[in-house]
Amino acid sequence: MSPADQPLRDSPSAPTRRERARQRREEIIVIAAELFAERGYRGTSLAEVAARAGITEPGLLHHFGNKAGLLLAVIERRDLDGEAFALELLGMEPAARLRALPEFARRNKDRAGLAKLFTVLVAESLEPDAPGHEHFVTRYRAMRAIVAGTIRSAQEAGLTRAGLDPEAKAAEIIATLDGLQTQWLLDPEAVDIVTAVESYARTLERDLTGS
Amino acid sequence: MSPADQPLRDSPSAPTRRERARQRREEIIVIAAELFAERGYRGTSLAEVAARAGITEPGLLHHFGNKAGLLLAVIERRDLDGEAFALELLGMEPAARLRALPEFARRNKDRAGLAKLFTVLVAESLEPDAPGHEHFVTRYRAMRAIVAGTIRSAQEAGLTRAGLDPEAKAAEIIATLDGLQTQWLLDPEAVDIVTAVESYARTLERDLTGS
DNA sequence: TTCGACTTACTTAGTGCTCGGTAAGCGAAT
DNA sequence: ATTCGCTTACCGAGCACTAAGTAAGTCGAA
Repeated sequence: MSPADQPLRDSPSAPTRRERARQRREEIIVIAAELFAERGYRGTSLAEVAARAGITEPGLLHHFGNKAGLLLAVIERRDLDGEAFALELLGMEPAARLRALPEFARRNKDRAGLAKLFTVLVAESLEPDAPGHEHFVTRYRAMRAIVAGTIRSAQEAGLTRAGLDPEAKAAEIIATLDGLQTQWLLDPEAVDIVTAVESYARTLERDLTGS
Repeated sequence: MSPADQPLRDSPSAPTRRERARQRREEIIVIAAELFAERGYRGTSLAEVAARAGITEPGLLHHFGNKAGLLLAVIERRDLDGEAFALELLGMEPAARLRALPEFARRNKDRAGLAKLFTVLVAESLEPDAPGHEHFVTRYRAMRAIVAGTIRSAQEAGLTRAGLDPEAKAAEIIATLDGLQTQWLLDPEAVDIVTAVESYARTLERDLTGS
């Protein structure tokens, strides 16, 4: 209605149609992620996503092709976050990475939805023919490789005892963090994720350095 | 057709109608558990369960009331298995319990379906109003209490270092075992659950005794 | 011991609703 | 003139669940 709403090319206040559509897509992904976290992929209908996003169902499908396409878009976006964190970690010295764990937990706590999304989607992707299966397999392998690499370099630097298998320990570390997160999501009153991860970080430090 | 098919009261070869129905119910629960493990609770339809069980959909509902009732029956039955294991563990001396972990993993490996069922259902029960939520909250609290109790008694017996918090360590142990199981279910080729749990049992022993 | 009332374990048929997805078209932007 | 970002209208299939009935089994009273 106001003049500012009129399209003015090359002005930051008047984004192109493409740009507006991209933003819309982004909004839809955020909304879908919330719903997938709450009710799972299978438990969420396109109609629900469409209603919350203020769009029609076919409007949704215009952007994502089909329901699995929407899931993959959600996963991809969540991955960007994860990647940013991984890069941040890799930018630190190996010794500092351990100390960053509780900070990671603290950050995750503020975004419980994202954590829940991850937990729910992994469980729904256990079967080999599930839409996200391959993605999560790849992702976990990459995570283990990164953590194992960190351990290996810490061993070479003499910061970590030589007697442990980096791959096995990597799986164990990721398992513990995932498992604590699940217990916290299920019963936040009984399990405080930050305290639990802090406690585990101490366990881990003793373990890695050999008491 | 044969005389043995005729109802003969008080004969083992001719179970009462009640008994036959109970067996039928049991069969249905096993079938439903398989499907829930593969496709999740939400991803499984009553029609699928009914078809595999060779019964009609309303026939199913006659036994379980509604879909959530079927889920609860499945969970309850799975619990009986878990309880048997817990009792077995509690029958051992605290020091022996640690050594039993890999055996537990080995046994679980043969029953991957049961493990998958558990992982999938927990994820689907994270939301407070999910049909199985309360059950799993209670169950995890009980598990933590049992493990914490074991640690505490081991501390009192001088087998375990005094400096650790039994509740926190219990959550951590359960988290690690759960997390390893999830990684194995997702990618059995990359993660061997038995080796991983054996390795963790050694980690844990060092941790508990204080190296 | 037999008979009739009741219960149990289902079935057939069908409910209203929701599901993911498609076809066709429209108006505005490019 | 064409493409883009949508909408309206619609589809068949599948969903959990219900109503009503049936045949067989169970059981108490005559």
